[in-house]
Amino acid sequence: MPKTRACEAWELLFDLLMRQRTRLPQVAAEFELSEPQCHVLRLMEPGAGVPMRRLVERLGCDASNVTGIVDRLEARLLVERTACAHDRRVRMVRLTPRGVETRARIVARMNEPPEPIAGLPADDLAALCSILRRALTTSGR
Amino acid sequence: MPKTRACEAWELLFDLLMRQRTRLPQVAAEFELSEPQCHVLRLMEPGAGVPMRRLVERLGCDASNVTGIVDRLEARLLVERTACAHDRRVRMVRLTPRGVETRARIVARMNEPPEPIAGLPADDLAALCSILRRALTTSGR
DNA sequence: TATTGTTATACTCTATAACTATA
DNA sequence: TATAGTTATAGAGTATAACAATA
Repeated sequence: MPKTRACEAWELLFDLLMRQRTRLPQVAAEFELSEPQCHVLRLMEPGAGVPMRRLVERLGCDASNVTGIVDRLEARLLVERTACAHDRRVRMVRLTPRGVETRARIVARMNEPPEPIAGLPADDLAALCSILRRALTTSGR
Repeated sequence: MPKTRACEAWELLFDLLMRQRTRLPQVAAEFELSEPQCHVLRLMEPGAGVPMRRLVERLGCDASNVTGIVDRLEARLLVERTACAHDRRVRMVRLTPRGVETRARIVARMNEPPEPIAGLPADDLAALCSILRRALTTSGR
């Protein structure tokens, strides 16, 4: 029965997920940022500004929240709002030099594999990668 | 290099994790509960009461928060506070009949494997289970 | 003295609704 | 009229600090 096996796999993954669920807030705290603030920084590419609207979509929350989150990032001099040439309604958000540097450190910190993964033997890691790649590509979302 | 492989695996897992990160709040919302409220219900075994202190440890947040979370669950008649026979300082939290029923529905809902996992072939699932089991047992936490 | 749990306070995230300014 | 973003408001989570009751 593939159903049972899938449940079992999901249970294990869920366990792993729950053990790592404190990781994001933890990393954010190291930089004295909230989780959403951290997330916004990660979503922004250095150099290119993005309209508020895009951040709203990526964060999946109401637009009014993003105003506040960006306000606080701006107060910390990590991002700045600029005008958009084509449409005067939209405001572009861009990383400051300081924001670029902070973002790089955050991304590096997040990319460190946690202990349960780092401790696996090489052949397990190879198999895990190929399975996960299949899982992520074969499904619609 | 096992380091590189581990990073790659973590990157894929992180991707899967981020795609599922809306799942918990979503399920919670179906029951008109917040995420921590949902989490508390899942942590409680039907029948046996647990001291507030244990919930604090499991949630990993400050004790003062748990007071509020349990307050709101109690207002919804999902849990109730009772006295502890041995130590009059501690308050036990116990699921009400209604809480037991709600918790069962939440757990069932959470256990449904998400699409990327459900869609994997049987041999991938078997391999995934054994690798994850190794990952979760060999590491300290 | 130490521990359990609560209250008070302050900050952030969250959605809803009403608003401004553009298009 | 519709869209981008803001403000106002209210509810929930978070930590810190101070406190009562009990051990």
